[in-house]
Amino acid sequence: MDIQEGKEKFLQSWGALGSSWGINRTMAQIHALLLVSPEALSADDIIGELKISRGNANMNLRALIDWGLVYKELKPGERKEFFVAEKDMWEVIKSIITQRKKKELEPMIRVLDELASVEANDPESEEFVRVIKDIKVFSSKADSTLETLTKADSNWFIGTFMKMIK
Amino acid sequence: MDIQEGKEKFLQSWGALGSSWGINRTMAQIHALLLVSPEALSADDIIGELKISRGNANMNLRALIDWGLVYKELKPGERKEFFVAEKDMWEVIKSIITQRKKKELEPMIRVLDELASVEANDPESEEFVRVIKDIKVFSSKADSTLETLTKADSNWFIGTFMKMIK
DNA sequence: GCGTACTTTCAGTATCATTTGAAACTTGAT
DNA sequence: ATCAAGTTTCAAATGATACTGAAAGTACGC
Repeated sequence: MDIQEGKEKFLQSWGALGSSWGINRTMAQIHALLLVSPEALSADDIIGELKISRGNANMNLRALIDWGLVYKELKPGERKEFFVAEKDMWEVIKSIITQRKKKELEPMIRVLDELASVEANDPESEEFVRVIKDIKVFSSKADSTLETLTKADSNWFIGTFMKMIK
Repeated sequence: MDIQEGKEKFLQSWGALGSSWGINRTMAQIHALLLVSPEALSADDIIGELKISRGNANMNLRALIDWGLVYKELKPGERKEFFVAEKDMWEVIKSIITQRKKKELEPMIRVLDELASVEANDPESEEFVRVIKDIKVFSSKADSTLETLTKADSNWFIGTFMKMIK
């Protein structure tokens, strides 16, 4: 397979995967493009390769920077801004986990805490409280596990999981 | 807080969480409704509570059954079908992991395998191959970890993670 | 084998998310 | 202080996804 075809397939697939990960298609594709590029790219390079509008490129680049997946790079003597992707996969995964935890898990836990205060005085509310508590146990465990993960370094992670899966 | 208000908040939040988990709003809300209900519910009960159309209810119920999150229950003497949710949270999580792994991770790994065959003969393609291999290492590890998880029982899971997070 | 109570399907419609593109803004060199 | 290269914003257009409702399909009891 040649590099051109490979690159296209990769942009395509990474884009698709992104959509199911809270990262929209374009955002994921920009990230993919920067990931496989040995050089920093300018906004224009990205617009050209992905055939997207300037506004779209700009918004998604900013979002990627927010997420910590892309960095701005200023080349001396150049007025243009250039962009590079975070290439350490472990860092990429940590950033994504951090973002999603904040946007999804934490609000859920807050709601569950509130809901635990429903008084249980008939079959319906007893069931309700039981289910809520159950979910809360899991969510909290997930939360602390992820918290630990995102603070850990890659070797620790790999080591632990290797043991886990024997 | 009273049960009515609690229930509404829960349906609302579980629905929102679902959307970021590959489960659409309505599907997640039906699941939430069944989760907190001590009795099996009929399609009509669900339609009434969530104010959704018959078609919508039917399609999402079928999807939930596909995912293994809801079961049909036939009451003797009743013509109607009733539905109950899987209430064991660990089973719920396993079902979701299984589905998402199949829909997202596995196709990605197949693509990465193909892409590994790009020949590396210039800086661009060298970088490409390096990145692809890197992602593949992570994906495969994630895949086998999830595989192990979904085959494990809840105690094992909790034990391992408790150790992990010390 | 008919009627009825229920379930399923699907084309059209509504809703929501993403993208565009042009105008406004910023910045740094002269 | 002005100009031009570059960046950012945002209202409107487009595209994707989910929902409705009515019609078609099923199956159970008589």
